[in-house]
Amino acid sequence: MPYLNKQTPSPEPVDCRIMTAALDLFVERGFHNVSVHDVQKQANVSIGSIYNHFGGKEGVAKALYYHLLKEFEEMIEEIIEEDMTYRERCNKIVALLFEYTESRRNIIAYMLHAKHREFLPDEPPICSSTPFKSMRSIVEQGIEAGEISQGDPWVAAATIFGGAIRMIHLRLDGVIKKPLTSYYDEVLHCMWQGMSTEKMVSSKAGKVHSTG
Amino acid sequence: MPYLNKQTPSPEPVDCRIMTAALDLFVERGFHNVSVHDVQKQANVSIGSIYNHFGGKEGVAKALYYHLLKEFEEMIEEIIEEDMTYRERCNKIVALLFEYTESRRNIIAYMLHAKHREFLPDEPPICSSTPFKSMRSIVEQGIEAGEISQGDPWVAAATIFGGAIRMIHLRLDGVIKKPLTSYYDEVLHCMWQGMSTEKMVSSKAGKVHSTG
DNA sequence: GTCTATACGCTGATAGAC
DNA sequence: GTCTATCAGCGTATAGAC
Repeated sequence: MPYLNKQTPSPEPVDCRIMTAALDLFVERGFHNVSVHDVQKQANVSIGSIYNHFGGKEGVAKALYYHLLKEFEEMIEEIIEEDMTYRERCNKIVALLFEYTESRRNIIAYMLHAKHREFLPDEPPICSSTPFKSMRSIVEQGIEAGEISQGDPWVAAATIFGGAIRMIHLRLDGVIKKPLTSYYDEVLHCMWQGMSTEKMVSSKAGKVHSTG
Repeated sequence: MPYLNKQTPSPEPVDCRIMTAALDLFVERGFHNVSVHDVQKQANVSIGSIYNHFGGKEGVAKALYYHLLKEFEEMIEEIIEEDMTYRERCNKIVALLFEYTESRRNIIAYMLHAKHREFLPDEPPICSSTPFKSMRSIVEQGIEAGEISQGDPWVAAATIFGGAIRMIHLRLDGVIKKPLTSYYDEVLHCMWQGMSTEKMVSSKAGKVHSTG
């Protein structure tokens, strides 16, 4: 009997199994609706192991958070090191986020969607984490290089990535039914070109439409 | 002694006191980090009252959620009934959101920032609620009327409001230090004009290209 | 309707064998 | 390092007096 139990466990290391299980459960039910016992069961380990490796549920969440952030940051770094315009780098980041949202949904959901302040009170908010700083940095350099129109960096970054991030939220919430990748080209077009028709733009911020 | 206790309570009705207290606590600490006792204490009522009026903590959260959504929807309706272009309606909504973020922060934080699925599992996500549907509807009508450039309505709505919503999140997280209202004009400019410079694209701010 | 006191279940965490 | 058994505390919910 014990043999069966010894042989069924997956070959992955224990830490990895715990974090994978925790990721899935946290995303599906939310951190506070998951107990240590749930993680233990799903990961096929004992409670003791979880406390040994991570010191508790919060420790798992923390380790998982930083692990994913680091992976994300490394991918951003790769993009930065490539020989591209700043604008192309922004596009590449959006592509990356869209692809991950489809293929590894829970990773994106945990990083972007979760309210970490609720269970990791001491951690800075996700928007001030390294990868997001890097994204804003790309935008700032793009402005300096004249590739991106002049203006406040916060507004610029929010405008450029805001639409894409909004699409991701809608997709994660199940409101958008089609894969994000099918929207990629149009999202890029909109974020650089804006939403104005010639009709509206040519008459600027004044009263328009009255003449019809 | 009991007289002092009977006289200190505020003149507001009990339901209102409970919801106000709950709103502040939920936003500050997160739903799961607030107990019924916390709400009871802050609202100066007894636990019994909370269960009598709302049936429990989740009931308070639910009532509060729908109350705020309804208020928000009513303001959107007002904007819709005014005589404006669809584009101006979008601008007005952004102005409304920015002002509320500054003057009544917790309301916006609870509506936009909270993960309702975690504590209201049966409710549809915020993005599919009536006010958000109304916002998308305005965008769709703007496209039909030729005020907003042709394209997928989801992408259009995400592009138009995504930047503003992103700014709100950054502000709520304390990353942006200045009041959002000071960014209003620039955000509007960006969301309609896009972020491209002449260098990168053939179109230009203020005067549009004619290359088809 | 409002309140207090109490009961019960769950969850996080530990101790100690292997 | 891994596991099981167990504890202590908290938080929800109820019962019953006023």
